[in-house]
Amino acid sequence: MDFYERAKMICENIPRGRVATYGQIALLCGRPRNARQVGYALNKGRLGDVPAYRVVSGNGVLSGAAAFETYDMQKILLEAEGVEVTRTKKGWKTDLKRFGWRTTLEEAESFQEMFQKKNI
DNA sequence: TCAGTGACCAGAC
DNA sequence: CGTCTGGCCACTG
Repeated sequence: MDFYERAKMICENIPRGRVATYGQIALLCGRPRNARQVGYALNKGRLGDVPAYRVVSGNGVLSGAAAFETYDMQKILLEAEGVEVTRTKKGWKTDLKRFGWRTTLEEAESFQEMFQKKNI
């Protein structure tokens, strides 16, 4: 099971109404330094059909907005789930304190187990 | 083989 | 809040 298949599973498990960060996904994959690869994968559609709009950068910015059909598509999809999105100089932004996906240690371990079972 | 390129990130101010 | 810096690493031509 490689990095991208792991990332795909993580993405599929981001709860509705919450957002995850690239670094967080990389961490849950067991590769804390591969945040850039998560962004790369989403941009290239390498993870298939996953809720990519629930993934934002470490500071809460919707850094992938430009990759959607329209620039405000990601914002609209998130707001439809109850996630508040504000406008800043950098672009759209969410408050991770309130809408970030908090992963517990148990959850993280459970992912590792799942990966273990499915393969490496 | 190798330099260029990102939907990145944490730390320092 | 904001900007800058150095580090990161798979992928690509």
